[in-house]
Amino acid sequence: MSGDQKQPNCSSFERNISQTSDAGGNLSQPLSDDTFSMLWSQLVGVTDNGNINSVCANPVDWNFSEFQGGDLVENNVDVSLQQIELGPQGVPLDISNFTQTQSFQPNMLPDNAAPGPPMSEYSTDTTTTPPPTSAASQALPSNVDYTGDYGFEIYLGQPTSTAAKSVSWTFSPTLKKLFVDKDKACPIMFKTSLEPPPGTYIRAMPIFKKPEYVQEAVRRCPNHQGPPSERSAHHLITCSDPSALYDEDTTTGRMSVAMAYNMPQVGTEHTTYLLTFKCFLSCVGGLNRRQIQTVFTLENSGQVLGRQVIDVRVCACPGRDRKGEEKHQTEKQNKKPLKRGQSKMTQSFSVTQIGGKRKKPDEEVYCIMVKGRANYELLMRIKESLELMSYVTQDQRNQHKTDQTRLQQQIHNMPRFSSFPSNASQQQGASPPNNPPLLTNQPSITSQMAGLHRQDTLPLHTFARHQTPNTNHVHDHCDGPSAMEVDHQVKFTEDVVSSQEISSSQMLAGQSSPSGQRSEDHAGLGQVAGTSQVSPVDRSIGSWLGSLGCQQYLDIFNKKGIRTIDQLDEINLEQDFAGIAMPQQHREKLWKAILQLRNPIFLTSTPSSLLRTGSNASTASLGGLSGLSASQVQRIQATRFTLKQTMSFQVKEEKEDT
Amino acid sequence: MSGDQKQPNCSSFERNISQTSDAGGNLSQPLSDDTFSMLWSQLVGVTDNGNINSVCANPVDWNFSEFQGGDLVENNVDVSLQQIELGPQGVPLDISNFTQTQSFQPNMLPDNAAPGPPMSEYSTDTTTTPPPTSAASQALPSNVDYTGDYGFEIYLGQPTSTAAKSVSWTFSPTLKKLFVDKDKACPIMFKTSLEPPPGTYIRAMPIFKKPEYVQEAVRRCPNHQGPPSERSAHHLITCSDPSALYDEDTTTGRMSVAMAYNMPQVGTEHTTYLLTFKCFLSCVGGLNRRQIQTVFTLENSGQVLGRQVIDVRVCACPGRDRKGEEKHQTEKQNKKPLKRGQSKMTQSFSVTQIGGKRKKPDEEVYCIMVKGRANYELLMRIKESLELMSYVTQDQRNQHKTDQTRLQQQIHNMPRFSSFPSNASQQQGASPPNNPPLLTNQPSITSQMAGLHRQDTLPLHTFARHQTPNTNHVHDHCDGPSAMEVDHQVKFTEDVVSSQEISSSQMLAGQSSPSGQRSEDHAGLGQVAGTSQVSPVDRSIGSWLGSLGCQQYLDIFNKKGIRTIDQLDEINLEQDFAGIAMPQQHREKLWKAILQLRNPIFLTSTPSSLLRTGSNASTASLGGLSGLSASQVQRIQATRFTLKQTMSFQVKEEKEDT
DNA sequence: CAGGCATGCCTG
DNA sequence: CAGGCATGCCTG
Ligand SMILES: [Zn+2]
Ligand SMILES: [Zn+2]
Repeated sequence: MSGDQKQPNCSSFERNISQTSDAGGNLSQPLSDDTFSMLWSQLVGVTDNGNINSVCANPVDWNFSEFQGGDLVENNVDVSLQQIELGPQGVPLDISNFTQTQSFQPNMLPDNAAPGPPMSEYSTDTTTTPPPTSAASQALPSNVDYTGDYGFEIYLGQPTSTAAKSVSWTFSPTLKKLFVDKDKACPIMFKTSLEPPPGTYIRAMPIFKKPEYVQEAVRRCPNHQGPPSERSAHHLITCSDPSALYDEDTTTGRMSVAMAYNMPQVGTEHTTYLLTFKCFLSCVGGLNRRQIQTVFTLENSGQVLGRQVIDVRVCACPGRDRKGEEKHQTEKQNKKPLKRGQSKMTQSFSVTQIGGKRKKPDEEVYCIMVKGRANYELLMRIKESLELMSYVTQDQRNQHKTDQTRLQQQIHNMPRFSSFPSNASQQQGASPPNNPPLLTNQPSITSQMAGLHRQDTLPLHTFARHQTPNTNHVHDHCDGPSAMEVDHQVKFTEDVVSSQEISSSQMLAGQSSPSGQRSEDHAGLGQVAGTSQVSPVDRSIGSWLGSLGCQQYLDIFNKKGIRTIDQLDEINLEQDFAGIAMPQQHREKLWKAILQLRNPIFLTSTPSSLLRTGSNASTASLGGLSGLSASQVQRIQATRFTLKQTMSFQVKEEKEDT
Repeated sequence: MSGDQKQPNCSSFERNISQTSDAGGNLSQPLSDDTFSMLWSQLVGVTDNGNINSVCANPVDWNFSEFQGGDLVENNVDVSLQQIELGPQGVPLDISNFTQTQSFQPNMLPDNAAPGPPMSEYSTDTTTTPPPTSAASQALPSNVDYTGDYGFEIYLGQPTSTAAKSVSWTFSPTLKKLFVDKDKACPIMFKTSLEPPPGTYIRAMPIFKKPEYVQEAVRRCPNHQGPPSERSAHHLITCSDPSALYDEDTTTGRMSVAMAYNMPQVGTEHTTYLLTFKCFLSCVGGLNRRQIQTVFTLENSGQVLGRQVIDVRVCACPGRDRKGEEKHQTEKQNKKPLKRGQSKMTQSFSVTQIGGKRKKPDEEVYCIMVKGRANYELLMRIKESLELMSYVTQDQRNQHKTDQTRLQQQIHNMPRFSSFPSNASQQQGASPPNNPPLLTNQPSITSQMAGLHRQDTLPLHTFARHQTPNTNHVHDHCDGPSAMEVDHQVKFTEDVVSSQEISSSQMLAGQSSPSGQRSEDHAGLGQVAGTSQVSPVDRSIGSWLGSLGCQQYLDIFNKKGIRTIDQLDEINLEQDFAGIAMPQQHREKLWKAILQLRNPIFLTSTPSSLLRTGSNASTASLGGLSGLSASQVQRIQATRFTLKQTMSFQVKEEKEDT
C-alpha cells in the first residue's frame, strides 16, 4: 500500500540529496510557512513577468499535503494561475471544477479553458507571438492538462480495473496515475485531432508534485545513473526511440526527453512511445519517495501546443501499489463525508485580473514564527487573503461595497428566531451530549447540527443558520470580487427562518449576480452560496432541489433514501451519481450545493474549535470579470488565480473502518 | 527481523552494481557451482603460493549459505586453511572446534592454534621474515581471530542482552556481531597484553562474508560516497581520529582505515576508536544486503601481529535487528535437532599437508552444468572429495589401504542378521505408512529408522546398520587420511548385531588409531566413527555411554528422559548440557558420537531421498599428521584444510513453532 | 505471480 | 523510542 501521507522530512531529505539538490536553500525555513512563501513568490513572479500578457495559457496548479501532525488528515492547496485571452465572443471563466477536492485529480482544468476551438483566430494569434514556453525551461512548469488547438491527448490503453501485483505497468484512470516498474518499457500513446506542424515533438518531463520540491529538477539517483557516455545518463525518463533527444535545461536543470511526434500510422488511433523510468520513486538520493508527475507537452519550436499530465509512481509492484492507492482513495472518499467527528474545510480563492497592470508587490519575503498550529493556520489564511487582496481591483472593491450594503439590508429584515423543533428523536445518533435545545450565540452550533444529521422525518421547521448581520456574510461564500474584504473573525449564529425568507434570500443571491451566458457559472456560485447562507425553511430534499431548479432529480435522491438535506452528508456525488444521466451542469450545481451545505462554517474566532466541529468546510472565491459583458470588451487579457485549500481532521476516537 | 537466508540473486545484483563492481566476471556462471569453483581456486592459489611456508598463520574460513530453494533450511560451508609452523614441542592439531556448526561463530579457530606464547622463539622467527601480509593487500583476507604475540583483543563494552530498537549501536556477543546505525560513531575498543613495537597501527577493513563476494572490495554505494576531496570518500568505515589514514590497496582495491595504536591510557584497560559506517548493509549499489565482517588487524610495517574479526550489520534499527537475529539463531539451535522430519548433514574435511611440496594442480576451471538440485548436490560432494584427494599423500593412501583391509576382515566375521523387534508400537509417531517389518536392501531404510525414533522402551534387540562389506565403510567417517579414497555410491543396509559384536567393532575402531597425546583427537575421532558404523547391540543410553567410556553421565541422560540412543535425536548438546560440569574432551566426544548416530547415512544412491530422510548428517574428516611424533621432527610446516558443509532440510508439514 | 519478508523511515 | 508502515525483493 502506498499513500501520500508519508514524505521524507525536510532535514533528512536534505542530507540525503545534498549532493544532487540544486534547489534553492530556502527549504531550511519552517516547512509550511516556507512552502507558502515559495509558492506565493512563484505566483508573484509569474504574474509580474513581462511576458504575462502574451502567454496563452499558463496555469499553475499544485496539490500538496503537509501539516501532517495532529488530527490533520488532509491538507491540499491547489493554486491555479491561468491567463486567458478573451476574444470578441468572450471566453467564459469556467469554474465548473471549482469545487473539485480530490487530491488525485488536481490538474483537471477544463479543456474549454483553452483559447478556443482549433484553427480559430486565437490559434493564429497564439502562434504569431510564440513565447519561449518550452515546458523544460520554465522554473515552475505547468502541470495542467491542455489539449490545445490540436486536441492533444494521452492514452494508456484500455482501462483496467486491477492488475497483477508485479505487472510491469498499470494505469489507474481513477487516480490518473501510472504505476510502472523501473527499467520496464511502458507504452504511452498520444493522439491529436489535427495534425500539428512539421517538427512537432512531444516532450516528457518529470516534475515533483509537492511545492517543496517542485523547483527541483527530477533526475536519477546516483545509483541508477547511466554511464557518462549516455546522453540520458541523468534522465529519469528514457525513450526507446534512438532518435529521441535528451535535454537538460541550462537554467532550470530539468531533464526531459523530446520525441518526434508523427500522426498515428494508418489504422491506428494513437502514436505510441515506449518510455522507461530509470529510478524508483523510493530511490535514495534521487526521487526519495517524493511523488512525481510527468508532463507531456506537445511542442513545436519551444512553443507548447498541448499538455497532458499524469501522476507516475515507479515502483517494484505496480499492481499492488495501484490497488493500495485506489483503496486508500476510496476510503477517503467514502468515509470522510460520513465521519461525524471529522471536519473538513476547503477554502478557495479565485482572482481574476483584467489586463496586466497592477503595482508590483514588495517581493521581499519575511518569516513569521508562529507558535501553535491553530494560530499558525489562522494566520496563514489571513495572510493568504491579505496577499490575494492586492490583486483585487478598485472596481471590484466598489462593487463589493455595494453588494455588501444591499445584502445587509436584506438580512436585517429577517426575524432572528422563530420556533424550535420539539422532536427529541432528532438528537439521536452520534450527537454530542451537550446539545442544548435552545439556540444561542455559542460556538458549538456545529455539534448541534451534527445532532440533526440523522433525522429522517420532514420537520415543518428546522434550523437555518447565517451570519450575524454585523459580520460579512460573504466572507467565505462570496459571489463577487468584493469578497476579498472579509472579516476572518466572523461568528455564526443559528436562526430558524421561514420558507419565505429562504426564497427571498435565494433571490437575493440570484439578484446579485448578473445573468447571461458568460456569467452563468458565476451566477451559479452565487446561488450556491445563498443556499448555505440562508437556509431553506424545511430541510427536505424536495425543497432543496426545487430551490436549485433540479426538481427532476427528486426521485433519484428518494431512491437512495435521502429525504432531508442533512442526509446529504452521506452522499458521494461522484460515486453515487456516477451512473445517473444528468447534464454535467446540473451535476456540478448539485455537487456545489451539497458542498455548501456541508461547509457552513469556514472560520470561527476560536481556531481550536476547528478540531472539534462536526463538519466544516468552506469555499471562498473571488470571481473575476463580474462587471464585464461581451459587449463591453473586444479582447481582454485576463489572469485567473485559483487557490484552494482543503484540510481534513480526523477525530481520534473514530476508527478508519467505521 | 533480519536473517541471512535472503541474498540478492546474482543477476539483479550484477545489474545494480554494474558501475561499482570490480570483481571478476565469473559471477555470471551458475552461482553455486561457481561459488565453489571460485572458493576452490582460491584455496589452491593460496597453497600454491610460494610464500606459503613463510606464512605464520593464514587461515581462511568461510561460512555461507546458498542452495536456498526447496526444503533446504541451512547450508553452511566452512573452509579453513591454516598453515602452522611447528616447533620442537610440536603444536597439536586441535580439532576441538571440529563439530562446531553454528553459522554465527564460524571464525573461532582456537587461539592456541597461533604459533605459541608471546616472546617465544617463533615471534622472532616471524618478525625476521616478515611477508607483506597487510590485511588489505591480500586477495583473500583472513577473517580468523588471532590474538598473536601481543594478545590483541577487541572489546565492545559490557555485554548487553538486548537494546532499544534504534540505539545507535549494540553488540551481540552470542552472534559476535555488531549492529550499528549508519553515520553513528561507534566506540570500538582494543587491548594488547604486551606493548607492540612503535608504529604499530590497527587496520579496520570490511569484507564480504560470502565467498561469492569475498573477492569484491567493500565500498560505499554511490549515494553515500563522500566528496572527492575526502580521502575517505569511498571508505565504508571512517575513524573520528583525523590522523587516521585511508588506504585503497592498489591491487585488491580494498578500502581500509589505519589508526595509530597506542597502549591504553593509564587507568583504562582499552584503547578506544570511534568508527563510523557510512552505508547501510542494504545500500543498493553498495553492500546491497550482503553480509559483511570487519577485520581488525594489528599491524606493523605491513606485518600482521594480530587479528580480530566481528560481523557487522549497518542498519537503521540495530536493536530490532539484533533481537531478530538472535531469536533466529536460537530457533535454529533449538528446533533443528528436534525436528523429526528435518534432516541435517554436516560434512567436514580436514586435510593437513606437511611441507609445501605437492604437484601443482591444473588451475583451469571448468563449468559443469547440472540439471536438478539433487544431482547437483551429489556431484558437488563428489567433486569436493575428488579435489581434496589431491592433497592426500602417498603415505596416507598406503595407510588407508592397510586399515581398509584389516577392517573388512573384522566385518566379515559379523553375522548379517539376527532378529526383528515385534513391538508394533515402535511404528507409531511420524513413521511413514510404508514401513515394512522386514529389512531388505531397499533404499527406504531411513524412513524406517524414523519410525523407530520414538520408542521409549528398551528393546532387547534392535537395529544396527552398517555398510555392505563390498563398499568402503569409511567413506564418510574416516579415521585416517586414507579416507579420501571413498566411494560415494555406497549403499547401506541394516543389520542387527549383538552387543558383543558392538564392542568388538568399537575395539576395532580403537585399535586402528594410534594412542598417545599428539594423536589423541585423532583417536577420538576414530572411536566416534566406530560407534556409528557398527551399532550397539541394544540402543540403551547406558550401553552407548559405556562404549564411549562415559558411563558417569548416565544419570544426566536419564534425568532428561533419554533412555535409548534413538532419543538422542532430540538432544541439543550445547544447550541441554551447557550447565553440566563435564570436561570439554568428554563433551566433544559425546557430541561427536551423537552426530554420528544421527547421520548414519551420508550418501545414498538415490539423492532425492536426502530430502526425505528423518535425520542424516555426516562428518568426514581427514586428520593430518597421523604418522608424526614430536621426536621425528624438529620444525614442521603444516597446512591444514578444513572444509565443513552443513545442510539442513525443512520438512514442509512442520511449522516453525512446533 | 501471490505471499510475505526485510528494512529504512515516519509517527505518536 | 516502540509501533508500524512502505516498499524492494525473495520464495515457492
Ligand atoms: Zn535510482
Ligand atoms: Zn550507501
